[in-house]
Amino acid sequence: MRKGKPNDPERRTRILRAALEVIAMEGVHAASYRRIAAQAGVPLGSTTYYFSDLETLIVSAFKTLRDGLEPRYASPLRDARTDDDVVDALVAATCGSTAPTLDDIRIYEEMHRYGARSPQVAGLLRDLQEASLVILRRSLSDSAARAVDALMWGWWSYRALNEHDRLDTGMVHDAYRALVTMAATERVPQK
Amino acid sequence: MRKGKPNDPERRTRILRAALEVIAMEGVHAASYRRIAAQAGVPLGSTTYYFSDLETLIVSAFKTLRDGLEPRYASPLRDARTDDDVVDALVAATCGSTAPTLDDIRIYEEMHRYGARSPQVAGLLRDLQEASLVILRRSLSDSAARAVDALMWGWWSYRALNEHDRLDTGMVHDAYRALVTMAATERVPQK
DNA sequence: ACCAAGTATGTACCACCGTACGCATATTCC
DNA sequence: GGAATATGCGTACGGTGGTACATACTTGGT
Repeated sequence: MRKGKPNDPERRTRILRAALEVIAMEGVHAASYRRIAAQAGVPLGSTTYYFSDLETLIVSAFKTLRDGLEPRYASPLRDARTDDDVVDALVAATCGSTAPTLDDIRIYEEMHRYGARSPQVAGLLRDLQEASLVILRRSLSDSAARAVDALMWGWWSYRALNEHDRLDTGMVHDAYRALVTMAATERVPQK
Repeated sequence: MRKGKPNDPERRTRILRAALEVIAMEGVHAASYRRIAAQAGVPLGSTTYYFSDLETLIVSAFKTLRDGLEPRYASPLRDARTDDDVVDALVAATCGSTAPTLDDIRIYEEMHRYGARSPQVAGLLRDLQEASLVILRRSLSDSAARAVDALMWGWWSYRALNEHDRLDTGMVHDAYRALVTMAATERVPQK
């Protein structure tokens, strides 16, 4: 009873990618079946076929974002060995080479906002945050990890608001350094 | 030529308040003329009369939020005399007595998102941020002020995502303390 | 060749949206 | 009391939204 293979196996993922593009460019409020279909270059019926309602489409799109985003800025942090490494990795993740693009930040913000009304997306966000905290706690106390996480998000938000201003690297560095040092002093001195 | 006094002088502000309520509860995407009118208990025509298009209604609503929000958490900071006072005021503004409600944070987040596509609202947000920085710079270096601002926003955002978890006051205190201390050490020692 | 079932699409609802506009009402000036 | 003007309201129009669904197409088994 194996009948009917997909004619276009890529279609589903293409639709999801298109959804993220629309969300990044015009926000979730613009992410309609029709708009996404146009973006993906597929007919309307195709989107409703793969995703029976719009909520599941959008949630699925956010999931793919999470899966793609996580490893990118996680691994430099995982590899950090000294406090200096940690600070450098954090700076890079905030405004350096491993930092998210403005588009990514925008999608992330839309996700936050959507999460305020969608328990599913709220769960996704908490997963993402928890994953980040797990990594940070390898090098920092729980308190410091939480503070660092909040600060990074604050700066990403700043970048989204002031598109053209580049964050001053020294400033970012000093702030993370202060939080990491705090974590070090409250840390039980190892033998 | 002063003819026709408003029959209901409160109406305009009532509509603005209703708009903020809708935005807080259901998001800007739900803030339609009709929905706002229903919330305010006035007919549709009444909203279109006072605000010729929806954009100006929403921007006006955000403006009233700004005007109401600013003094609340600004004055404790202005009165802070020592670094300890500053830290205490920041903690209070983050999760204490002067902190915004969850509804306020939600509206603020919606504002951020809306600002991504509305230059007017983006301007409002920058004003708000600049006002905050001006106050913070009375006690802190520019770098520290920016870091503190970002961190506070990060924690507000955290509160919005994890509604029931209360932020640990000690943790928040320590983080601000670390940033303020950093500012103190980089500060030119006064005679 | 034929059938069954999964895949893919076009069309058609119905609800809601912003906005336009004509009409009713209240207020002030003369 | 009227005229003028600001206030307040209801309806209607064009457009777009999610979703339902009947229809076609493609494929694999027989």
